[in-house]
Amino acid sequence: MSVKGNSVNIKDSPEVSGKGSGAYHHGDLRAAAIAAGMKRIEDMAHPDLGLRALARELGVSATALYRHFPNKDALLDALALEALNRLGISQATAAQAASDVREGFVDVGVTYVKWSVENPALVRLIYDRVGKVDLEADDPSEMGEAFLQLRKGITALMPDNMSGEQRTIAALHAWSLVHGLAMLILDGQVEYDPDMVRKVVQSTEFGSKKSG
Amino acid sequence: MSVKGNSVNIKDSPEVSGKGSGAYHHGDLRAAAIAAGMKRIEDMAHPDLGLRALARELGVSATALYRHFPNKDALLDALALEALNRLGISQATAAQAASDVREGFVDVGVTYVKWSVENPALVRLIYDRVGKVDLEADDPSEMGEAFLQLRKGITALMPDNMSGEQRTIAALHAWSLVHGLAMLILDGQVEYDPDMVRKVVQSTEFGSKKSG
DNA sequence: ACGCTCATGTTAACAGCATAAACATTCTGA
DNA sequence: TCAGAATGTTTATGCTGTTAACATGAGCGT
Repeated sequence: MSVKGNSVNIKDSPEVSGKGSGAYHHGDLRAAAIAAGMKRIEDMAHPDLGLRALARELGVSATALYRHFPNKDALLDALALEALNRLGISQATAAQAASDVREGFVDVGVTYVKWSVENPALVRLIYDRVGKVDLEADDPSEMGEAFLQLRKGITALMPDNMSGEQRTIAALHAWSLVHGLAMLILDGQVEYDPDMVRKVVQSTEFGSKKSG
Repeated sequence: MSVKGNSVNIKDSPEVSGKGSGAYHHGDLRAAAIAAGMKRIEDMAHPDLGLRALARELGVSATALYRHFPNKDALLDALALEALNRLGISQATAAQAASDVREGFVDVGVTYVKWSVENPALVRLIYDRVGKVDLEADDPSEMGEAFLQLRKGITALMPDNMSGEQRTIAALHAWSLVHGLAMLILDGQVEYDPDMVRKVVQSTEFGSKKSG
């Protein structure tokens, strides 16, 4: 029921559901802050959001955001969740479009790298923030849940002629590979070349034809 | 008059580049700053160095460091270089200790992950800083040079029964794999299990027995 | 329609940060 | 010995996140 769960969300505010345009003072500052924050971070290399600058852009005083987020970290968490959802959508789309399992894995991997390259600061934000979340908690946060979903998606892509430990290793291998490749590109160590990315992802045992 | 001569520590710092390392007021503030900075960053998860805090620890005024580094970034660069050298030593040691080529690759990969886990903030610092360096420059910085060395070491580990593009792909695969695995562990997504790390590294084609 | 209350936004203030300018001290070379 | 370079300090500026006190206005009960 909260705003946090959905992709760029302007509903669920006290007034939008009931009436037309009238609202409190601003309208829906929380959603506006997330939208503006995303836009701001999207074209950065490293996520670096200033509360004052963001508030200025929203036409609101510097401290107004504290009515909607307890502190800066909480705002960044909300942004990371939004980013994570977008990444998840991108991954799911790639998975659905693929014809067979092997191709599916390669496509999803390539998509992961591509999305990371196109949204460098969002990827960094995600992993920055998710590091401070307990994924094994009984009551996982929304972000923790979204992330576990992503992990499950990766494991599901592993061929089923493997089993047990083999499967675990393969999934970890796949995730590490694409994540590392993405990070190296983001950090400027490797030039982004889509063909090369595909070849590298295909060079896994489970990504090559001989294992299908 | 509290200049205690050269009793001011700073042993083996491989840095101390530049000057005549005499003892002015402090002794050798540059080397001391690097040593203290390293110690400070070493037991952090994310590198987050404050000039004022560092200066306080060194018993020196907040702005004294500006006599030795033009700004904070320059100090961080010096620390990243130091970290990079340590990583290089760790890698070279692992490479030398291995018996054959295939084992060498696995050992070096495992060592990369191990070192990263043991020095999380230093790894982050390295990749943060190296991203802002032009590796293709005609006059590469010390850091750029150290990093290129690391890259060369990785490629050299690839089996020679490959050639051309195959070799490039394999090297990129290997580097991405260990880097990604290290990052996922650092970000708390994957639990650090040395055995599992070794198995994952071995699960590359060039790390498994059938390719040797 | 009145007034109470709470959600929301504003202003002022504090501590911390990186950094710059002006000043003081101390080392070094001619 | 003495000038100037090297080093460190003081003071000040403008940024940051954050808190506390105050102001406004929407919605609800009467």
